[in-house]
Amino acid sequence: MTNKQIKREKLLDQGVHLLMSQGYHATGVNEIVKSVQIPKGSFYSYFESKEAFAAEAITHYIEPFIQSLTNHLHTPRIDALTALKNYYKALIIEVEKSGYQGGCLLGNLMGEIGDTSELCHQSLKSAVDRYRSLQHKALLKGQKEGVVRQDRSAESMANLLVNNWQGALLRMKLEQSVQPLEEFCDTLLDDFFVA
Amino acid sequence: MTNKQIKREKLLDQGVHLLMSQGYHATGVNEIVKSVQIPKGSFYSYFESKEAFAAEAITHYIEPFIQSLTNHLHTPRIDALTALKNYYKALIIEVEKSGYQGGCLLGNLMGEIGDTSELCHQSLKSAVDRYRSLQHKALLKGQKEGVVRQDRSAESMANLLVNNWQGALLRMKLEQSVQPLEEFCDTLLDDFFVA
DNA sequence: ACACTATAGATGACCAGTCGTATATTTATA
DNA sequence: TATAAATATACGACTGGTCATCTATAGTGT
Repeated sequence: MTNKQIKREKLLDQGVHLLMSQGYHATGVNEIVKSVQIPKGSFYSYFESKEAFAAEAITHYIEPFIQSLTNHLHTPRIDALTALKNYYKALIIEVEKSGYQGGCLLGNLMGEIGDTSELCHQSLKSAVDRYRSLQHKALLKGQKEGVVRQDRSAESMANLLVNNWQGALLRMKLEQSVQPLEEFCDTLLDDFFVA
Repeated sequence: MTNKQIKREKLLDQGVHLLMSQGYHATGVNEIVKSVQIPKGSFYSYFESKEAFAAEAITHYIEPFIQSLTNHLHTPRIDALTALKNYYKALIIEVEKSGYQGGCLLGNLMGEIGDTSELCHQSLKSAVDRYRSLQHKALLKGQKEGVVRQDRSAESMANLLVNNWQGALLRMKLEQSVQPLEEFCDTLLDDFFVA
C-alpha cells in the first residue's frame, strides 16, 4: 500500500521533470516508467491514462512552489514584499542551476495542450488559481504593512506578477540567461510595487 | 514557379494555424498536407523537414503582427502610445473572434520545443527580437513625444509589454476570457506607461 | 486450490521521411 | 509542325519505428 504510493510519487516526480523539459506529446509513457524502473504494464494501475497522469503531475508540480512561498511569507520579522523578493531570488538561483531549461510546466502545458485536454485544462486552472491567490494575499499583506503601494489593487498587481513571470521565463529560455528574471524583480518588486 | 510559391504559402498559412492550435508534436505532416490538398510526398520538396517547416512557420506567423503594428505607428496625427493602444485593442478583438484558442505561436512553441529544436529556437529568437525592438522603438518615440513616462527606460518597458502579453494570453486560455488582455491594456498602456 | 495483482508482450494506429513509378514538360529529330 | 526521346517533377504506397492502451498470463499470498 504505502510502497505503491511511493512508486506513484516517483512516477509523478520524474513525470514532472520529463514533461517540463520535453513537453506532453514528446514524452512517452514508456520513457516515464523506464526512468523510475517501473514495469510498463503497471502504469495503468497507477493512473487512468496519460492524460490523467499529466493532470496529476500539474498539481504535483505546483505544490512545492506554494509551500516555499508560504514559508517565505511566514518567516518572522520579514515583511510581505521582502518575502516575495526572497522567494523569487531563491527561485532564480534554482532556475539558473537547471541551465535555463524547462521553464514552467504550467505555462508550457497551457500552451501545448490547454486547448485540447479538458482534464489538464481544469488542473492547470486550479493550480494557477491557487498560486495566484497566494501572491494576491501576499500583496494585500504588504499593503497593510505599508510596504506595497496602495493606489493599485493587489489583485491587478498579482496578475502582473504572474503574467510577467511566465513571459520572463519564456524569454529566459530564448536568451539562455536569467537576465529577464532579474529584470522582472527589479522592475516590479524593487520598483513598481514599492509604496 | 509562382504556382509553387502560392502552394508554399498555403502550407505555411495552414501550418501556422494547426501548429498554434495543436502544438508541434500533435500536428502531423500528413494533416498539414491534407488540409491544403497537397500530396504527402510533395511536402519535402517545399521544406527540408518538419522542423524546418516549423522554423519558417514562426517567421511567417510574426510578419503580419509586425506589419500591423508598423502601420499603426505610421498613422498620421496619432502619438506612439495611442498607436500601441489601438494596435492591442484591435488584436484583442481578433483574439476574441478565435474563441480564445491558440494564444501565441511563439510562446507555445518556445515552451514546447524551445529546448529541443535548435533550428526553431533560432527562428523564435529572431522573431521575438524583431517584434520586441519594434515596441521598443514605439516607446522611445512616445517618450520623445512626451506621452510616455521618461523615468523608466523604454527597453525595460518594452520587455514588460512583451512578457506581460505572453502571460496574459496564457491566462486568457485558462479563463476563456479576454479579461486578462484588457487588464493588460488598463494596467500598462493606460496607467503605468503614461507620462 | 483460489482470488488477486503485477506485468510482459501484443495490438492497431500513427509518426516522419523515402522511393519507385506515373505523369508532365522540355528537347531533339524529322 | 509533328513526333519521339529524354528529362524533370509529382505523388501515394511503403518503411521502420514509436505511440498509448489492452490483455492474457505469471506470480503471490492465503
